[in-house]
Order: sequence, then C-alpha cells, then structure tokens
Amino acid sequence: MSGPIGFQCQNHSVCMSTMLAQAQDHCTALGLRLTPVRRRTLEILLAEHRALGAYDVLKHLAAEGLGTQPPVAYRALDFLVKAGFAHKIEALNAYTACVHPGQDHAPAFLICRNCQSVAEADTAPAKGRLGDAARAAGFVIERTVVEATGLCPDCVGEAA
Amino acid sequence: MSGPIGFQCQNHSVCMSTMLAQAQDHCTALGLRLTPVRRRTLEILLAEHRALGAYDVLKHLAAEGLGTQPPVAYRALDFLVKAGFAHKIEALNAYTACVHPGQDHAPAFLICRNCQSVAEADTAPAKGRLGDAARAAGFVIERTVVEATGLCPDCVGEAA
DNA sequence: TTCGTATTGATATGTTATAACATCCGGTCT
DNA sequence: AGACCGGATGTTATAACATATCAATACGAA
Ligand SMILES: [Zn+2]
Ligand SMILES: [Zn+2]
Ligand SMILES: [Zn+2]
Ligand SMILES: [Zn+2]
Repeated sequence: MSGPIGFQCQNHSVCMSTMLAQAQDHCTALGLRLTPVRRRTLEILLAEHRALGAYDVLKHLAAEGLGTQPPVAYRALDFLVKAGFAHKIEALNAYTACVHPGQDHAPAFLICRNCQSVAEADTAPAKGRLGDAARAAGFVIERTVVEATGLCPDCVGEAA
Repeated sequence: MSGPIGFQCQNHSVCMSTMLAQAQDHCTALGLRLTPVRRRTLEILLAEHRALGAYDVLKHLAAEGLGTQPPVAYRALDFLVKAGFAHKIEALNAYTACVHPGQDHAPAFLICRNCQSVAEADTAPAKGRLGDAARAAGFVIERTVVEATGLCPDCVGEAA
C-alpha cells in the first residue's frame, strides 16, 4: 500500500486493534510503559480517523475518571507522539493516531476541511525540492511538517 | 534566485524597503488600505527574518501607541496574511513577512530551532509525491503547509 | 450630504499549552 | 525489611494564543 491511509479504511475495529497491538508490542520491546491513561488516550485517538484537540481527549478521559486536568492529556499525548504512536497536526493544534506506529517516518497529512477527517500519507519531503533548497542553503533538516488542507473524496462528491 | 530567501540576505535595509514598497504598490493597485497599524505591523515583521508571535507584535505596537489589545495585532496580521504580505508559521503559532509579497504562491519554510531564523523557499508541494498520493485518494488539495525544522547554516557551523 | 462599508476601539471570553511542586508507585541495592 | 531512585500522577496556577461582540468612527461612492 502506498496511498494515504485513512480514507479507505473499511473495517475500523480491525484497524484499531491492529494499531493498538503494534503499540503494545513496541512498548514491550523497548521497555516503555503503556499505562492505562496512555493506552486509553491512544484508543480515543484511534477511534476516529480525525484529529482531536488535547481538551477533547481530556473530556473523554475525565468522563472515565482518568484525570481532569490539562497536564493529564498533554502528558499522555506527548508520550504517544514521542513513542511514534501519534502525530500532532500543527495546522489544527490537534492530535491524531499514527497509522504505522513505532516506525520512524516523515508523515504528511491530508486534512478535510469539511468533515475533519485526516489521512496519513508517507512521503519523503526532504528528498524533493524542499530538500534541494535546504541543501543549497546549507540548512540541515531535522523534522518536517507537511499538511495539506482540502476536500476528501466523500466531501468532494457531496459538493458536486 | 531559486534557493530559500532569508539566510543569504546581506543588506537588510534594502530588503526591508523593497518589500514594503512592493506591498504599498500592491495595495494601491488593488484598492487595499495599508493603514498605519498594518504598515507598522509589516515593518515589524520585516525587521527580522524571524517569526514573531501576535503578542510580540502587539508589544511593539503598544510601545508606539498603536494599540494595546490582542485584536489590534490579530486584525493587522490577518490583513497581511490575506493580502499575501505575511505568512503564518503553523509549527510556531507565529507570523513572518513574505519575501515576494502579493504573488499567490505555495511557500515552504526552513526554521532554525537554535536562532529562530526563518527562510522562505518556493516549492510546489502539490506537484510532488504528496500530490500523487492526494490524487490517488481522490483528495483535492486547497492549501499546503510545509515547514522544515532544523539548523540554519550559521548554527550548523556553530555546533561543529 | 447621505449612505454603506471598512476600520478601529474596547471589553470580555474562549482555547491551547506549560510551569511548578507534591505525591505515589515499582524496582534495586544493602 | 528499609532506604533509595526514577518515572508516572495529582494538583494548582498561569502563560500563551486567538476570537466574539458591539459601539464608535473614518472614508469613499452615489
Ligand atoms: Zn505516522
Ligand atoms: Zn471530508
Ligand atoms: Zn511568501
Ligand atoms: Zn540558526
């Protein structure tokens, strides 16, 4: 599979449990601790192919008695991002589950402005013209943010 | 010139006044109003090849008696962004002057994490692999955010 | 001049994110 | 067991970023 993952997800419960299992395995392998709050936070993100704000996540956690204060959500999200199980969508100040957890990669996102769905594509931005420009300038790229906003297949259809 | 603009700026006062003049011309041509607050805000951004937060801008404006409340800065910044004279850097929640004002383009940014300098490169992200992925998925791109974080030429040298 | 619209002034509020410090809990060493 | 240490949580407070709303004013067009 090489296209963006997300829009074409059909059986989402499989999708979710696969990702969760991969995260669990990765934690076990590296000695990281997927604590209840962290695990639940990941589940909350995985439940939708959308980006959720930290305070949205916090509402879910609070409803389940897992914490009521902002640091609870931010700590869990930071852990997931550092561990490679989630990404921050800068254009939305929101977070979304990664679709190939644990692997070190340079994600790119397709964000629907109508239904808020988010798909993760795997590109190598530093290898294209941006990389050329950076090399020409002597700039060393460490991280890239690539986010495209527009209309997803469903919403393009609707508009017509 | 095709590389990223910003790191190689030598005579900055020329750089500044050129940009300002272009903005002024563009406003005149389109009937837009480059009011004192807007003009000063652009000058503040142009003064550095960095991104400034809205509240940083506001501090400058306040010191000059041009307004003390957040909406003053946000209105001016929104005007400059819409007019194509400035860009928002999503990864920093901050704003930077555009280096080719008025032209409709898809900018990409190189952001130094050490000295906070920002360079604007001109790429066509929707034409690369991201565009391919989007087309394959039926996603219609309307806007792209491309931001690379790393070390600028000066700071790479320093580190060594 | 009158009208309509863009801009500014002013107040309040909403949203996102982190600092700081106390406490708990699980493993290790003695 | 007891002391210790580091990571994880609990808790309070605040910093940083952004917008809603409505009144007042300036400005160009008719
Ligand atoms: Zn990912
Ligand atoms: Zn959609
Ligand atoms: Zn630009
Ligand atoms: Zn630098």
